[in-house]
Amino acid sequence: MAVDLKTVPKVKRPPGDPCCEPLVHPSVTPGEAERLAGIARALSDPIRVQLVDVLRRHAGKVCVCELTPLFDVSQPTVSHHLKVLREAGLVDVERRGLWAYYYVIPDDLEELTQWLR
Amino acid sequence: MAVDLKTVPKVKRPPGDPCCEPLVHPSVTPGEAERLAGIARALSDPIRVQLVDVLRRHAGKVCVCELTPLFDVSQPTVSHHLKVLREAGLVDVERRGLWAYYYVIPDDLEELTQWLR
DNA sequence: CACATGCATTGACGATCATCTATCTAATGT
DNA sequence: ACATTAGATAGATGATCGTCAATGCATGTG
Repeated sequence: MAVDLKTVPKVKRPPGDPCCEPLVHPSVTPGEAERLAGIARALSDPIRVQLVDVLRRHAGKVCVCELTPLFDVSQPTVSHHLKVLREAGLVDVERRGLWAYYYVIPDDLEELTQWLR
Repeated sequence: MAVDLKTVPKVKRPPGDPCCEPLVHPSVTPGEAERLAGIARALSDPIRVQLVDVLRRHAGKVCVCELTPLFDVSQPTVSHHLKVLREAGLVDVERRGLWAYYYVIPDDLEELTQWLR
């Protein structure tokens, strides 16, 4: 990828002066960046990506007992990843007797998508 | 968010049998999940989110000397975050004399967006 | 040449993370 | 009542992460 750089001439300045004034600023606030980073962090593990993938495809209604055997990790580890997703607000759970059914809350994923555009 | 669960009846089975067969499978391969998780991990820090935000808004051409003063962390820390983004393939750098100009490589962000849709 | 500058690298530190085994809780079946 | 089950929790361990001060490395300037 070639990038045109010739529009940014640099000149020597007196020693001690900063190299240049920041001409650019983030358009996301620090708070928004924190939120987006939090959503991304929840998706920063391949197991969690696949969990969200499965849950999204099925619009909820997925029992944990169907999720656990999909991965080569122990049941507590899957439970841990589901907890991370839950605490990030990406999924929620509805319990029915012995079983727990997880489903995606699309809002946060939407927020990340909007920023990525 | 209410989720309709009554379409998933569960019945008692003989002890020793697994609770249920997995009816659902990820549509992303483990390899794809690893890639997506890697992209998300690169975005899992608010400073990196803001760095990408600035670089994207300016379609490249941003000198490190303009990026460093935007954040309340040291210059080596900003350099570290830029390296993380570089190693994840989200940005690249072009050096001009003493200065380094960073720009976004949109492909990976696009890949994440496509999965999120 | 000697010196200053922009940026990267190193090494250290504490914090967080992913994973496991073991255990716990609540619900169900016999 | 007792055993069985689904799932969550606790605690431990090793790996990774974010940050900084110190240093290194090119590339400029006088």
